[in-house]
Amino acid sequence: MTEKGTKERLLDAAEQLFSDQGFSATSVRAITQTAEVNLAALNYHFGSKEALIDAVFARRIGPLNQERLRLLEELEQERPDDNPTLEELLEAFLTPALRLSRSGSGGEQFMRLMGRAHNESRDFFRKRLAKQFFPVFQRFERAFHRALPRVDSQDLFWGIHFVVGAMAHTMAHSLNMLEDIEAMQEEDSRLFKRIGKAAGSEDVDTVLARLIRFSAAGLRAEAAAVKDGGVN
Amino acid sequence: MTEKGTKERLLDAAEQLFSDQGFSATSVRAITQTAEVNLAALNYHFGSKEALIDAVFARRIGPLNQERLRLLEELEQERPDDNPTLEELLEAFLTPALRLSRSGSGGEQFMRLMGRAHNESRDFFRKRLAKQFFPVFQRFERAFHRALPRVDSQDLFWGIHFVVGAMAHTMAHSLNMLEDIEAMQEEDSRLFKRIGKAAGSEDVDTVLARLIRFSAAGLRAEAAAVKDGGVN
DNA sequence: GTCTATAGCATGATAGAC
DNA sequence: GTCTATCATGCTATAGAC
Repeated sequence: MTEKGTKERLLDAAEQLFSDQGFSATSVRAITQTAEVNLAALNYHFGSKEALIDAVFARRIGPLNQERLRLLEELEQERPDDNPTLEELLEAFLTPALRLSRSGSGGEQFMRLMGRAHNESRDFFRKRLAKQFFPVFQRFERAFHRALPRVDSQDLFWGIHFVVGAMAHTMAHSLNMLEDIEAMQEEDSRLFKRIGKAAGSEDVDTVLARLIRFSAAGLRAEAAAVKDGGVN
Repeated sequence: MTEKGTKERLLDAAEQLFSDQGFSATSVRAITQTAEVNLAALNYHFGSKEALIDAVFARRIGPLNQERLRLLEELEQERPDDNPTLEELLEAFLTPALRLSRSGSGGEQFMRLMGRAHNESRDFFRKRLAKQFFPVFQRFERAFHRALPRVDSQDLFWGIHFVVGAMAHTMAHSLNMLEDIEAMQEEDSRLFKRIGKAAGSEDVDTVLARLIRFSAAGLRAEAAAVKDGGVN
């Protein structure tokens, strides 16, 4: 591999700046300067800032979806006779997202960007992302249903919603958690800082194990509530 | 109550636009036009756009913190002899946030804004918000510790992290969930649309009950994992 | 306190030479 | 494909009349 091409340099720079500052706060000038390419190159290669935003997501979401589906299919083919466990399904769903931080250059940036994007309110982004994730989401939803056969569809819907929230929050913050804690200065929070520092230093797989355990218990509780007489 | 003053009109307009478009995408012109006040009024009353952003948060976060602490102290004073249950603590923590949607005009907007703010990556906002929430967070952390006496501090830290993520995601999306589902057009997702519609139509208290149940189970699972030999 | 007008600058996009 | 130069517009903030 020689040097990166202009297009890739632009995508990398945009990814980094978007995850630090957001989309509208990031100017095309800042992107081209960071990428060390000419201002006009952005419009030449992508047509517009908006199209560049799309390209930034497209580059990563495709592989993410594929990896999630690959892990799911692997589970289903390994033991065709019985269903994957809840924990196995959560692992297939959550691992590719949290491991984005390891997916080579810029992966960490994109993980943060992705975490924020999940909580994006603007119609424009929300609808675009929903469209990208929907098929995979639906596929997993059916698998979860088989792993929790007595769960009510509505309960499962909300349960997955909570899982995605916990995942997105973790993706958005797991990297800057440490620096935030370091920056604290309150006198009476030395214990808290010590705990937070230890928690923020855990590696991806440890946090992943925590998130899987937390989510599985939460989903089972939602599922169990039905049998006890429903949610109301 | 006669008509709202200029300052309040500006705060309301800013809250609405920020929650729809984000901070940098919202211009002071758009704010003053929506508020139907003069362009210069914003700088006269708040000094700058940035100071207005602070004011938007300050107006709501104070009461939110107070309400959380009030509910917590109520629990502790009602039965001074034994600790509140995990569910009671979660209720005290989560209710004021999710009920923002009912806190009069603009409350729904602010709830969305708040949900997004929790996942904000920009240093500027992240540090400001962390500072605002930290004392209350720490107070609840100690209370959770008493409700889960054998839990490891680090486990609890991550557990609360996941709870906050699920909460923020719910705050950011509970309002536009229905409209998103309506907008779907895939042919083969009629069942999904039906489920999503039913889930999205649930009222705040039903969702709150779900979130409390989910979170309590998740936290207990994190706590139990220690007794079984730790997380690694 | 409220308004108009505008300064001073950054923005996204493009035309046209090379 | 890459560059410079520039357009048209939008931005935050402020000066100064009322």
